Amino acid sequence: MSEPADDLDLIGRRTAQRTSVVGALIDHGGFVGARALHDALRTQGARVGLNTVYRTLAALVEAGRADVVRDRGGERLFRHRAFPEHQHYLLCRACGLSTPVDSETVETWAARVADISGFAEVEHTVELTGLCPRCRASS
Amino acid sequence: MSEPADDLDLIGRRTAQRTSVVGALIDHGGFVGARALHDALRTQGARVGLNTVYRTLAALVEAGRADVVRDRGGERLFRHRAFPEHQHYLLCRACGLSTPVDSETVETWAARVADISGFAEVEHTVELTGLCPRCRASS
DNA sequence: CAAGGATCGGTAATGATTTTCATTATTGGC
DNA sequence: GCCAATAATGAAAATCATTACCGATCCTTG
Repeated sequence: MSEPADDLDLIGRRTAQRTSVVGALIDHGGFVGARALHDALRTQGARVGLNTVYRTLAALVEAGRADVVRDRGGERLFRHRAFPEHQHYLLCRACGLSTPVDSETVETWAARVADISGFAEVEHTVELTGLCPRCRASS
Repeated sequence: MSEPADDLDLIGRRTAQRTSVVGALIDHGGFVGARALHDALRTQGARVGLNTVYRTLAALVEAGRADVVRDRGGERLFRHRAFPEHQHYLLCRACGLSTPVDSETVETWAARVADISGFAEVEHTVELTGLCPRCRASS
């Protein structure tokens, strides 16, 4: 498991605000929106501006320490990435629960498509959403 | 090949505005944003409001006659879907050129992940982007 | 301790999308 | 063809997430 310190070293100066943002992201465990994370930080007493939350999350993504998805409303949701590998998730639309899924098949497929397409710098986004067992039961 | 008429019948009343929006989407051939489509319509003399463009595109997506992706800025891009099958595309980040790709592998993978996950109503989004041969050459 | 640069945060700006609501157009029944 | 019921339209205003500004603040290094 990685420590917040590892992430902080990657994104510039170590400040109280960034420390709490990274900590909150790790504590949350799953995908969260910037706004929600900011609310959580404020609730627990941290004095951090929304702007700083956005900047810190963007820096983490840039450094490869966080994954991003878009929810249906277009909002970006962030999740701390403990391991350096590119990873895909299955995300519950109701409660936000996320679980990593086996990604090898898609990775291979994407690489092959890139190869035969003639396109350069091919990137891919894969998002799986559904209703987790608990949410399915309670609906 | 499908006719605009087929699409119009799926989304409610047949109006001059919807006809021109669907026509413009088909003519465009690839992925377009609502704003760009609206501009194109205005340029060619059609009197259509921007929100009618949005509503028509949303209705097409709802009816399964259009695909949607998000570009890097979060804007939604729409493409007319001539055939009823779910389809994935490889999209050029520079010029917007889009080409359908073989999707069977991902479809199968997504179905299997859904099966073993315990999640219900699993949906997936797969987006491939890159630089097409022409744009790669001119950069 | 001072200077320089990174960082912060409140606020205003941006940009896409949606809502509101009064007006207009389409459709099914006569 | 005519008419009322109702869906559709559009201009402007409202949302919502995200970003840009910019003056104040905090580290860090010398």
